[in-house]
Amino acid sequence: MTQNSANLRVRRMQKLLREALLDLIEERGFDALTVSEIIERAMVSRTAFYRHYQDKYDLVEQIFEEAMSALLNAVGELGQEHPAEIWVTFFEHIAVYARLYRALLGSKGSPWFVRRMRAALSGLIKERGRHPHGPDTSSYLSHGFSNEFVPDLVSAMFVETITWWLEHERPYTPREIATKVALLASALFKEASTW
Amino acid sequence: MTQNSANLRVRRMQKLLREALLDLIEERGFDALTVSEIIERAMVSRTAFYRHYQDKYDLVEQIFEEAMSALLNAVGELGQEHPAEIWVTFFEHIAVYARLYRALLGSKGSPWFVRRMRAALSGLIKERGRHPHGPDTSSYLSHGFSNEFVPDLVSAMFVETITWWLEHERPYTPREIATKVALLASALFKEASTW
DNA sequence: GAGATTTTGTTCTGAATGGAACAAGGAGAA
DNA sequence: TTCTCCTTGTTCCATTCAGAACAAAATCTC
Repeated sequence: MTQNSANLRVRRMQKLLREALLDLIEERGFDALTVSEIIERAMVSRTAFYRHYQDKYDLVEQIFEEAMSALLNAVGELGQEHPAEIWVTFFEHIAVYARLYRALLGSKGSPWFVRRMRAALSGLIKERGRHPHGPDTSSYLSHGFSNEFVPDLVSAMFVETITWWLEHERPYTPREIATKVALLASALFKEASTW
Repeated sequence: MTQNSANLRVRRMQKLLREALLDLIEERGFDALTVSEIIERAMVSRTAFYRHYQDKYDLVEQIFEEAMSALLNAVGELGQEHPAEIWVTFFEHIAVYARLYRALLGSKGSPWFVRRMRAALSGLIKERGRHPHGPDTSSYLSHGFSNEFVPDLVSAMFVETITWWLEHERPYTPREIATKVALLASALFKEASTW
């Protein structure tokens, strides 16, 4: 990897592998996939695959990290004025990457990725919670996290919400679903803060 | 080109270029396209493109030749029992490659390819016409081609029919449209044979 | 129609890739 | 268990390719 992802070959391979991966997940489910299958569909050599990825999990990991990076950028550009807007931005992000998340979280997805997604969300919630002007949940989260399990619980709730939303053809707008789930999350944090 | 199209790189590039080409034709029309545009969309280097193709016409030519080759195989497997079946097979072929022909013959297509297609069809008709057990048209064609312009006229009619069929979402089955146009062609040849 | 901009088509070199072969590790069947 | 069969992950080398640069041709503007 000399000039990493500026390279046309690298970008092309990423694109081909991602498309092949999503196609195959939708067809046969993530867990059933083999590296051989993915590279055959993507028309990429085994040599090239292992030069860039450890295994199929690493492939997903890199795709996911790129998506999360885009999300964090979008959240960052939001400023810290309207904390509740974060979740709108978040669901807008989910909508943009709908195919990715639906494939990986849905019935053909993988428990592994569901956990991975929950972990990422927990991190986001905890970090935002510590922030002075964080989202709605900040007042509750800033109590010191005697019970770290509440953020984990909320993140699980978010993941379930995302999955439901995507599998039902997104019946609400990002703003609507964000508002709903943010209220539920607030209620949880409020309750927990009284402990 | 050591082992030509067995090569993964070559096959991949063909696929990428074809998809990019069809996308771009549908978006902007064939005539407006540049090689630079096609290779950028296909994520293929200029070097690689010119290693395999002369220009954008050559790219289409190679795609078309491959399609024609598949058609001739299908026609060949048909045997010479039922001459009229040839045109059914022909329209079935058109249906399989519908996106290709629609892009190239339709409003976003190119006069150049329309002529190319007519030429290919004329060749097919004339060749079949000479055949002892050719299609319906054989009896008229075997008169000796004092008027070669009739096959050219019929091939133009076929191309128009194909274009209409594809641009109207194929309202008839291949068999239906083949039957109709074969009858029209027969009428033309019959008339011409009386000259 | 003249000048500016884009596109073409070629060349070179370093770098990435494909193919093949391989041992090791599962997974499944007899 | 033992025997296949498939997949994994690595290695090697020859081949192809990407990138850059370029002159010439074509196209676009004014």
